Amino acid sequence: MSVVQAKRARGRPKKTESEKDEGNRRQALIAAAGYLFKTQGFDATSTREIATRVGMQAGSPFYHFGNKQDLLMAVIVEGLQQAIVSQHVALLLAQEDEPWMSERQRLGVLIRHHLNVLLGPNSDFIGVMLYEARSLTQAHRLIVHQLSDEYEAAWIPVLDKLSQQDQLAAPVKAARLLIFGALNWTVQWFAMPPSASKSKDTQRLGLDELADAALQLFLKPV
Amino acid sequence: MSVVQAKRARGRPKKTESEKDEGNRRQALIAAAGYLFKTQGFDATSTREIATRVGMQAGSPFYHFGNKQDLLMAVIVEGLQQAIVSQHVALLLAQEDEPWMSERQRLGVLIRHHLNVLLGPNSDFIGVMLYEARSLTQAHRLIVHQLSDEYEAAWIPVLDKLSQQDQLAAPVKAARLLIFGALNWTVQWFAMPPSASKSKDTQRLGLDELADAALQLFLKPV
DNA sequence: CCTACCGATCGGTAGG
DNA sequence: CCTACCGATCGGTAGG
Repeated sequence: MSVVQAKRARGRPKKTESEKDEGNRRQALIAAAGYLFKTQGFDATSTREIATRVGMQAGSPFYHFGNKQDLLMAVIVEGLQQAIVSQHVALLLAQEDEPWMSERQRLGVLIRHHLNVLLGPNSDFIGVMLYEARSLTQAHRLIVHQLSDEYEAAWIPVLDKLSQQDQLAAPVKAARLLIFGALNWTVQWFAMPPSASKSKDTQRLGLDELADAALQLFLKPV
Repeated sequence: MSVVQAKRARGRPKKTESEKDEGNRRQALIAAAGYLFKTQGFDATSTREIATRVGMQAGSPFYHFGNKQDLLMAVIVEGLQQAIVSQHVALLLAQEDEPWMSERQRLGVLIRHHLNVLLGPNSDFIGVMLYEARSLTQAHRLIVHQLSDEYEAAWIPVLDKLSQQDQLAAPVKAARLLIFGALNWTVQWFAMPPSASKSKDTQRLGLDELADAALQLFLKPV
């Protein structure tokens, strides 16, 4: 068995195979599933299609995942964990540049980062979580909910302080839900530039402008 | 055949049957499909389930609709047409109460009405259009897009004037998309009260408050 | 609109 | 991870 694997993985540095490889294949399945679930939806994507996309046979994904829903869960958890980590990093980096940040600036960072999570590279996983979480079992949905809360936790104190400073023109909770909605919905209309040639520039610009517009729209003028 | 139908439809006033009945059955299918597509998604709902819900046999929906996607299309078009009409009515009624409305008030009416379309009674159809339009053919999607434009058309002049009056703190186009997003996303979190007993009051209140919060959040303070 | 039916596809499994 | 396979379900149709 391990001979067969070594044959296929030509030229790869020989490590303690069975482990590293399994991780790679698993990750490949998650990536392929993420892309297909995002583009076609969970129900409209067959496990065969996912398998083909990573060069496997029809039944092989079930060696890595118990069933199709576990694969969906893996995609969503992967996306949420990435988002939580990168959100922390974004806040820390901004803090370095601007040691005494205003709450307004902090919200700006959160919004800009969130748009990147939703629309930037590697945004398939979160897209799946936003629009396909319905297909999860209730137990899985609960876990997803907890991770989402963890992500949103960074926003609460910022919005609370902005509200205390009278920069928010609506009740905090409603404001938070409406703001998240406005941002999450961008997935529906903010088309990414099709090719990857000069896309890096136009993309960045678009996201920056959009983040500014959102910040200005939601907060009272300074 | 018509004897059998007359048997089932006990007590219905005898009209030129075949026509009125066909319309009824067709509408029943659209209503059932709307509910199931909204609750379970398009792909997760079988035509058999829809048929059972209106007391038909497995193959019978295809007497009224060529295929499953045509049924989806009918649901969405139904929802959009209702929304367009009721939006006109809402604006006219508000105009009667308040002959010289401000643009701010007009936006308030649009927001309040839109929330009712999204969350009020009979909101299944629009929910389906918001989250299942992806499953349409491209030709159908084009028509849906035109109808959506027709619905949004009422918003454009209002937002334009608010922008001219400097009541909007962001570029008009971005503002419009963000506002629609914030409202459309409410479908994801605004849970309707479960029972229908005293729900009418709490529901109205909730929607009114939410509409106010949205209006205040998006516009500069007066 | 029902009866009876079909081909295709799908998630998942046994056994290596 | 492949081969070979299965039961179930599904959209859709013919024929009345």
